[in-house]
Amino acid sequence: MNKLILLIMPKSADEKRIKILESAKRRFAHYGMSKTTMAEIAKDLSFSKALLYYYFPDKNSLYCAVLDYVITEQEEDILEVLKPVKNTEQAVMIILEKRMEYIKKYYNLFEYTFNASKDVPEDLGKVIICSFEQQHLQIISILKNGVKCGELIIDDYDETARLLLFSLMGMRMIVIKDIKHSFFPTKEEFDAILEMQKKMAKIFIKGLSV
Amino acid sequence: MNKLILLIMPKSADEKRIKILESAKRRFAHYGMSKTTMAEIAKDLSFSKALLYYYFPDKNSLYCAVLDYVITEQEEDILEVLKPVKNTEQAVMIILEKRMEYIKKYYNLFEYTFNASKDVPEDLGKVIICSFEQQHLQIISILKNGVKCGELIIDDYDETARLLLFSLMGMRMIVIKDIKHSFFPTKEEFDAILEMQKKMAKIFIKGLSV
DNA sequence: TATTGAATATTTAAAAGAATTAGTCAAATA
DNA sequence: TATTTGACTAATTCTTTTAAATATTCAATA
Repeated sequence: MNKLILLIMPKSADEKRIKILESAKRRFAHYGMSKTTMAEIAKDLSFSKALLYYYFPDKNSLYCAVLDYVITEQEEDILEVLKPVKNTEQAVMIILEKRMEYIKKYYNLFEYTFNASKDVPEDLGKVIICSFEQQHLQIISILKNGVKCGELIIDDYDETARLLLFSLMGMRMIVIKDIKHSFFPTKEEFDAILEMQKKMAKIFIKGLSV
Repeated sequence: MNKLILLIMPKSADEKRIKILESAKRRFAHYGMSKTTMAEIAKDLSFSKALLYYYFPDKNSLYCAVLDYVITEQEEDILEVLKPVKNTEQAVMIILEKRMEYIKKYYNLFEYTFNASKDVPEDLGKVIICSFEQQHLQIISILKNGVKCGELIIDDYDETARLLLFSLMGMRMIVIKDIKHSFFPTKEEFDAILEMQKKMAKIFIKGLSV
């Protein structure tokens, strides 16, 4: 009886919202924000365009929701894979690898955020800052653990974590810029960046060691 | 007698070339590459526009020459002020301060290079790479000195220096991007970047210490 | 060889129009 | 009432055109 009802019942609103997110994610990840139209997303699902606007106020909100969705996925993934790790260096290495993995996987999705230097919409800014804060807290937590284990010695967690984050993120940017010609590094370029990040992080961590 | 000859004699070709460089430098530093016209530079000197083309094949070459001119000035400045310093950390601090000083002073001049992500002309690329190489060698030399003094322990100078350079340059970029809205950080923003660079460099150097 | 005025070639800027796409809404459905 | 849609409007992007600004060339000259 329950089964029958389930089959007859229309999908719940939440379910549809997620369907839209997934569909948009696929498009954004494949073609990027600006090369994806609302009409296409709707067509993929055999929804009407207007329905998208019933669930999301505008395209930008949808993009932000997708971004948030993917970032959450990534953070959960990292949290999971980080569980058994206690060593500071190893933890940072794993984070670097995971983040690079996601950047590769969702490059066209991230690209829009990445290159939106001017006039970042209010809510996109929030997602970015929130994500940054999350990464920041993550590093802080790792550093604290390192201190607790007697591995590291740190006076200002907040600042130290930010320094490491900026160095690593900046390194990605400078190398991407250095490689120049389009902001689409190839797989090999990403790997080179990752290698540098790892080495740099190792030295940084050693610089914090007792 | 010599004096008289000097007064009567026309300025040497080289002298005029430098006059053009100086004049272009002033304009580029003040208004940037694209907001400076060849006509303006010529007018400043009461030269004809065509004469500029006698000394420089085109505007881009002139820009590159000016950039090279300023970078050389900066390198000599750094070399001079670095003479009495032996301590690794102090040396890096001084370099950071000097470089930031020049970036501030010639911001509009550098800005064009900075933002020329696509289609960097052949010769501009050469100047950039050359400057990077110089900075790289500079860091290597400092690191070598640190090892010689028994301060540091390093296995791959080339790579280690590059890591430090990328981290520092990247940090500048990421913070500039973070601050966002126009690529013209204010004086305070530059100072904040410099502070981060210094702290980051200190940790990095400690990470290389014996 | 060094220098110029005048002519030409390129690049940028602005305007106008067409085409695409974002976003709205009253009506329909369930 | 909560969803859903087709048809409509508004905003944005893309092209094309034209004009203006600017870079670049060159024959002539000192």
